[in-house]
Amino acid sequence: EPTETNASFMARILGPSANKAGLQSTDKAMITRVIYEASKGTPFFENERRKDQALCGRIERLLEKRKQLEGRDLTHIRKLVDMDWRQLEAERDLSQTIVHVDMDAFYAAVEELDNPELKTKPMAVGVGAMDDGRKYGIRSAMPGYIAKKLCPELIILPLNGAKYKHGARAVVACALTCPSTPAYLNITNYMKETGMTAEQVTQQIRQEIRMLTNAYQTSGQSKHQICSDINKPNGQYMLANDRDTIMAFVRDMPIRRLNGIGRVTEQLLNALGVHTGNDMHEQRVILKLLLSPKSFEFISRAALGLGRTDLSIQYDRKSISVERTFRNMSDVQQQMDMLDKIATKLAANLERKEIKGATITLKLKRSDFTVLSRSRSLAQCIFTADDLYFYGKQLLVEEQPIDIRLMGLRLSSLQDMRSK
DNA sequence: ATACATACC
DNA sequence: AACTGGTATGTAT
Repeated sequence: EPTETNASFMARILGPSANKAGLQSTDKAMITRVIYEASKGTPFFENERRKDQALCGRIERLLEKRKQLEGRDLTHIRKLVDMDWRQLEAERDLSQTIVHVDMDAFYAAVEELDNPELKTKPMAVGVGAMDDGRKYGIRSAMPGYIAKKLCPELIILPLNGAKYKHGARAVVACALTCPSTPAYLNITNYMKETGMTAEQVTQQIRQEIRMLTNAYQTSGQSKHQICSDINKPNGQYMLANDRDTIMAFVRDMPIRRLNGIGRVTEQLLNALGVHTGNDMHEQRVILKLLLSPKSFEFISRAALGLGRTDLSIQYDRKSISVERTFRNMSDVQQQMDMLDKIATKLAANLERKEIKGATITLKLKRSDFTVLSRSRSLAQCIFTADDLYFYGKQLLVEEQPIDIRLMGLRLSSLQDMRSK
């Protein structure tokens, strides 16, 4: 039986399955036990415990800092924040209509196109799981061997990147360059040109996607990119371009739903009594004092329901990398061979993308799951497998002896292959 | 600027 | 017996 008393640690190990709505409590208990028994005592498990302890320490220090502020007059801070927020409010842009397209279990849907028989069977692709599997307690990113314990008849298919890329191209040439990432489409001009409503445009997108791939998909409309996950699956949700509607929407929104708030930040904010958008509002003064400027700006924008409305800004790639996980490896020669493989793969990717870079980073994960990285900035850009191997080797030699389960090579400070 | 770690999707 | 590849941010030097 699970004997852990630390709630945040259990949440970390179990994921959201344990609290999944629609599951019987006996099922939940069973799922909890299976996952716990399968994880207990593994190096991964112990590393998660370390990470959780670090988080608990951070939370303690945060609460201590808050205690120091008790009884202080913070009126001036409040005025500062309110001024700040009035400024943000003034920049609110309600003129754009944006559709958020998210294809749930996209890989699985593509596989079902190839093999319709799979539709009636529990099936997962790679280590991820599709919706149907979730009633067994299987969740995204759960390792296959645990998923199999929860559902022995589960069919796990290997990932086929090229296939999904092709599927995504077929879906919407307009925006889905990466099949696993949701797409944001600014349809403001399209609506003007066609005279269609946002609902009609979205309906059209959904129909085209269904025709081309039969993929399961979810779509919401939002100026503010926080409507996803509502009405899943096959749902469509319209958030009106109206301040009151948006503020009401944000008010009760659990912070974890915000793109950018993950497990750790959720725990940190929860410890400060912040669970919803409204809590952000109420705790704004203390958050201003406890969080970094960047974090507070993020919170501010979220609390006011402000999202990106200019989707035309395009980003340049900042880095490119290759990493591989393997069985624990301590032999130096074996490690050098692995480095060679990875350098060759990275060089091939660099050639394809026609880029080179001046900063090389070696990433290692020890057999106890702790991660380290070592980097070096060079006077000149490199791109050949030989050079990547040469500088990677220098970094790797420095760490000997070391027992590792993952190695990665990353190149940053990138430049176009043609330049200089 | 650079190095390293962490969080997130 | 717990992935990969990318971005952003915080902190120290």
